[in-house]
Amino acid sequence: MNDALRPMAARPRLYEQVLDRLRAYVAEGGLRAGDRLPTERDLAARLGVSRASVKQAIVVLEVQGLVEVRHGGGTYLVRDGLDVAEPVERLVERKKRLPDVLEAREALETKLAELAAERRTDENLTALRAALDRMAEDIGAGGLGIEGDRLFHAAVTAAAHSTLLAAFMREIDEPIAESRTESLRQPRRPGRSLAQHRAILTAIEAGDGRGAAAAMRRHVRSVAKVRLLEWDPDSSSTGT
Amino acid sequence: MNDALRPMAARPRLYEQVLDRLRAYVAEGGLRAGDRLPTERDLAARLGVSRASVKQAIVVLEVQGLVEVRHGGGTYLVRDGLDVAEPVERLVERKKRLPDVLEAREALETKLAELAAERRTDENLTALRAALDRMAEDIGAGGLGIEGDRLFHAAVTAAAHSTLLAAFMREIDEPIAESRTESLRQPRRPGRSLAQHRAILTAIEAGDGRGAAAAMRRHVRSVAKVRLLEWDPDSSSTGT
DNA sequence: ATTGGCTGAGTGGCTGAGCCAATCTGAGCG
DNA sequence: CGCTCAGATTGGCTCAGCCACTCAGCCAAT
Repeated sequence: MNDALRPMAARPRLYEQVLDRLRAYVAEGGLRAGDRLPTERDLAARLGVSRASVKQAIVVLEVQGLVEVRHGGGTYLVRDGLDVAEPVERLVERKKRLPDVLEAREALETKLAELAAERRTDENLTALRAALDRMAEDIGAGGLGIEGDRLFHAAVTAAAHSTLLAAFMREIDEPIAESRTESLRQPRRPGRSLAQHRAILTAIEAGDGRGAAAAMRRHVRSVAKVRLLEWDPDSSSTGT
Repeated sequence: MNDALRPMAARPRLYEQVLDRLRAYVAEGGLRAGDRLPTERDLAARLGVSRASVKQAIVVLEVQGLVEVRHGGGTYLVRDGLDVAEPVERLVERKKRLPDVLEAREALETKLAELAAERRTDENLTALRAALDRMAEDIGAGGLGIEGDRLFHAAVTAAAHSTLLAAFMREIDEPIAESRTESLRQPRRPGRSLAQHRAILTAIEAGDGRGAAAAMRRHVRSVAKVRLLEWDPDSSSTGT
């Protein structure tokens, strides 16, 4: 899909421009925690925009915890700058260049599988089996088993009962979903993937943490391999 | 500075109330990704506030990526709800109850060590050795080697050259630092920790990914064990 | 039947003036 | 010197209005 003709960058938003100016102003002026920003009226006048727009920008800084607004007292910096710690999300965006994501996935899911083997409840096992059944059924009908695959990994994550690891997984959820689709499109891949899932489930059922971890590692690595063979650094993904 | 009684709900902020109402509205109405919110004028009228306040709330939702505003077209949900995915940060806060953090640490650092063995540059090796020297020196002088320990793990993370995994590590940095201090206070612990670090470094120097991963896993697990023995679920940590 | 341009209603973007409420400042008083 | 209190400052919020963009529907040209 030749997407040569751009998504047409959308950012007229005035408050975003105000935000940029404010960040620049604070950076250049070397303002530090506790320093006071100019008043809203002053900013509005100097930037040549309405106070409402300045206010919108300040509200953004406020919810990001970068600034403290005191009614009648002024607006003060909470930290030294106005830059937000680069959100993992954006990193994920840039690093959709999959290799990084797959490394992270291996690190997280290997441990998740181990924990799942040690902590799974009966409901967890039911969910895992249901996911596999669904995948098998779909593949039997000529499908790729994508939804079952997704459900299985989600069930493993749930069975590990680790909110922190689960939170990390959520952060790379989207790129993983994409890689899943491409991977399962490979010839004979759905069947092999199903077999690997069965191995993981068997280890989890047996309460074999090491085995589950090893099985999951093999699975994730084979996905990565398949995916990387197809990887063309020039073509970005097609969809939304 | 006795600020014991200070919190006193500081939230007159109108736009925050609007935010709450919007979230409630979306939750109750079961609105889903792609659904459209009422118009700004409509919301302002129904909530009995000005359009400017509604706008401020919508700007917040926009920067949080929960909503897409189309000029002239309306405001649409990006996800199913309006609730911010619980920020990892807050999770870390609550989960300073360490076990979860240590699980995550094992998952991440094991992989980081493996990658470090495969990708380390000469500078990375220099940094790793310097960290170890510092730790040895400090311990030799009767210290705990805390700073050297920190530097070593930071150097491993750097040597892995994975921005995503590094970002995850940053998110659990603080609780790890705390656990490090407590761990190294155990009798004979600094010396053993140093030996474990040496084993990790040796594997990384040799380019032995599996070995480095294994050595790191042993190290992290021994830290976890030591830490958990000390764990008293009733006493929260002292500090900030 | 399809395509492309046009129009009008609806909706978000932004402004400017203005009032209210919290805070700060300083002059004046005890 | 310290306290008080009124006026100045500054943020909170509203109102009314105009502009820009979108979308649906209509119509002419193809």
